[in-house]
Amino acid sequence: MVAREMPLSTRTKDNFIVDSMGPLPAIIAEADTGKGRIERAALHLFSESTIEGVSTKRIAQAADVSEGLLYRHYKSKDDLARALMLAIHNRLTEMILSISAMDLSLDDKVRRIVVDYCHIADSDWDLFRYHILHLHRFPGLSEHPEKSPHGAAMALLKSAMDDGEIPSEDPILLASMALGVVLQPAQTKVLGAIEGPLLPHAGRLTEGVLTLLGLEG
Amino acid sequence: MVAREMPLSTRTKDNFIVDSMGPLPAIIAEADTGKGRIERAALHLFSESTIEGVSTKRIAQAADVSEGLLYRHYKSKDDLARALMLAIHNRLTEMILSISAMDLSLDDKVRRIVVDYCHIADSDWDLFRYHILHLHRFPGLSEHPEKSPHGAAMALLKSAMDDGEIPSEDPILLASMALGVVLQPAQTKVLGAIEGPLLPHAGRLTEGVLTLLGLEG
DNA sequence: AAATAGTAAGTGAATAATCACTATATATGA
DNA sequence: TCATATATAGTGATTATTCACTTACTATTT
Repeated sequence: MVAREMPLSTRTKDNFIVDSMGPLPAIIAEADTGKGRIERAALHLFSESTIEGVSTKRIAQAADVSEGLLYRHYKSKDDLARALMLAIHNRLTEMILSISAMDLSLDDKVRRIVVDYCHIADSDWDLFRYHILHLHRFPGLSEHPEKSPHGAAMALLKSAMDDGEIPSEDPILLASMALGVVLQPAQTKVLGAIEGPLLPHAGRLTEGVLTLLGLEG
Repeated sequence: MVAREMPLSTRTKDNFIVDSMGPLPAIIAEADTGKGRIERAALHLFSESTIEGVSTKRIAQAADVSEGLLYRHYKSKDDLARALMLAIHNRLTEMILSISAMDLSLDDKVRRIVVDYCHIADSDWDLFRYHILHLHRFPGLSEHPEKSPHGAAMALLKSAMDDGEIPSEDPILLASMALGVVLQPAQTKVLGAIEGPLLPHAGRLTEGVLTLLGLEG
């Protein structure tokens, strides 16, 4: 049940990944094409360093392809970095949006969102780490706040406030705090103080979020 | 009362900064020396981009000094980046440690720590943003976990568990969640979804942390 | 089936620009 | 006059990107 570094193989013939929220387009190409190898190598190197700190030469060497091939598939290094960020950014956003749309109580939605967050992180740690460490490099993605994990979480809490499920207050701040309960442990794992997958901690994290929202004793 | 971009002027003649936890060494030199201008410029550029993404030439131009001067005061660009990181890292750590050592109840300690966190962030946003965005670039700092904000927060909660003030559980995870309640709103401010200083939100953030710790409601 | 044409994937060398860093000179104040 | 602060003007190495070219597959036409 513990999902380790999973290849992008939970994948239908139409190149979709299946999560608990249903199939989502997988932007990252199949592992054994040149494109996929470049994306995997770039993701790994970017996530353990910096976009500017990784040269196209190193990416090509790690992917065992020529440097020029990168430019067959992407118009620039930054374009590659942006595509990778969009992949995980949209995936997390749509996960929250689709669970928000389900016919569930708020605390059941929170439970599923936290578990899926942990599951996505564990099943592709490089991709997830890349998101939490380098999202700020792409200010463009924050120009559409509704299409971000934070925006989706905020919308969920706002509608819960409108329905009287939780007290009304600043939904941006509340969503930030709630997300922080989950994301800071992920950060702590990045820094090495938490080891192993996040999923075993999903129960405690859920409890923390629910407590924060006033949905638990 | 709202502390905006404060110059490093809350400073004694011995180059100390005074916070609510007492004087702390200010690693950043006085603003109008070449060294101080370099540090300020580097901090600003690093915090809005990346260490590798900012050239020594740009730093020198922004600081309006020559490029070579950087190497009179620091042996490398990375050395400069590391010194800046150490400044804020140690400052936050010692803030938590010194409040932890006070003769206060746990919830009063939490209150002061949250307020000081916000105050430090507001009074030197570039420095604080640099810390939350780029700490992971310096894995060496996580090799002494006890001398980190996270380690200090963990120690505080652990001793509260030993004293029976809060229930016993994994202190690393609990400290991460509690820190997340404060740091994720700061991240949200980095991304532009929260505007203005953090201090006005300190009350709600404190409430969130206390709720999470089971000290309220 | 054979020939042709078109395209996508892939190479590795060349480019000009930029990089971090250094060697040396000049100025200034104690 | 000594030490410190600063500037000038470089160094070779590395950078992202482009280039002409090859290989391999896939249609289309004969």
